Amino acid sequence: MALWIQILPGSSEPIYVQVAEQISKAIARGELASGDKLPAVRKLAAELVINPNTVARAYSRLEQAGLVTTKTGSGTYVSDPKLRRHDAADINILTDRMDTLITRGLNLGLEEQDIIAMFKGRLAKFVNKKAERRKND
Amino acid sequence: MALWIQILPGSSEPIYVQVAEQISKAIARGELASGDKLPAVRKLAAELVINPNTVARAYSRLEQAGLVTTKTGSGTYVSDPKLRRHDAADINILTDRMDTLITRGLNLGLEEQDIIAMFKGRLAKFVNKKAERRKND
DNA sequence: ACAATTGTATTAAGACTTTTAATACATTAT
DNA sequence: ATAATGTATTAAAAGTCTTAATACAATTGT
Repeated sequence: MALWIQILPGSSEPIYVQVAEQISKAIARGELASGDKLPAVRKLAAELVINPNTVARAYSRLEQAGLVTTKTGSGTYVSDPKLRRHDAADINILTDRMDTLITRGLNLGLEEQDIIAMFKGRLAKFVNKKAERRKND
Repeated sequence: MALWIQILPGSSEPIYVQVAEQISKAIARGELASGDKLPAVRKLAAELVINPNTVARAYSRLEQAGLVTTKTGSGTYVSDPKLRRHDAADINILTDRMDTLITRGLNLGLEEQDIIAMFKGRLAKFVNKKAERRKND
């Protein structure tokens, strides 16, 4: 299992956000499962040729989101999905982001059905990857 | 028709993004239709108690997205939806954002059906508002 | 016990972005 | 003409992002 994380130099997204986001996606796709260990802060920093502080910030962000738990001296591990909680605030943020996304789609001239079809298509890829992974375990 | 735009002081989003985003949503919902005139740069700046440059930057962003056209000396107007084009790059950005959104939802512990239902619900509100507006015209 | 590895914290500096401010200019409307 | 429009420029203040160089605390492996 090599390293999938790739930082885009031209992106307006801060590096620590890019790293956290890509790890989040790996978790959502099931490529990283509960208990899996993330690369050590210094090791990942060396591979990506960025500062260890930047990786630490990404990990801190993941921990705040409840996706990983860290044990100083041991490492950073993907947390148990069953323990992940969401409250009303989380849902509000999610629906706000949905509205932003829908705004973009409609203003690009896309039709309601097209947008839904696209969304379902993307979502299916996540779930399929998870199913494949369960099969191979 | 008073002013709907509200800037959140605590937000990490730049003010010019907040302004552009809210106008985009108004257009997507049909609250602003083709030909409608946006508030003058200086006027909106005065109402929001921000710098005119910041509003100008928001308008510039909307023009770059093809949502408005500006005529110096006259004003800024919502452009014709039929003229709005999208290319492959636009779709790529949209699907990337969808993936980010889906990642959030799944990692909050939401089920596939819940996420789709939420998304459809939000989208329906946009389309319904447009339908209502057509009725009242 | 010891050494290596882990995450964390601090301080500093440079680069970049955001916002305000103060003008000035060009075009359009009245 | 006069007023109102969008645009452009220059400057400064405040904040964010990233790197750098350390140092500390806790765990792991021997």
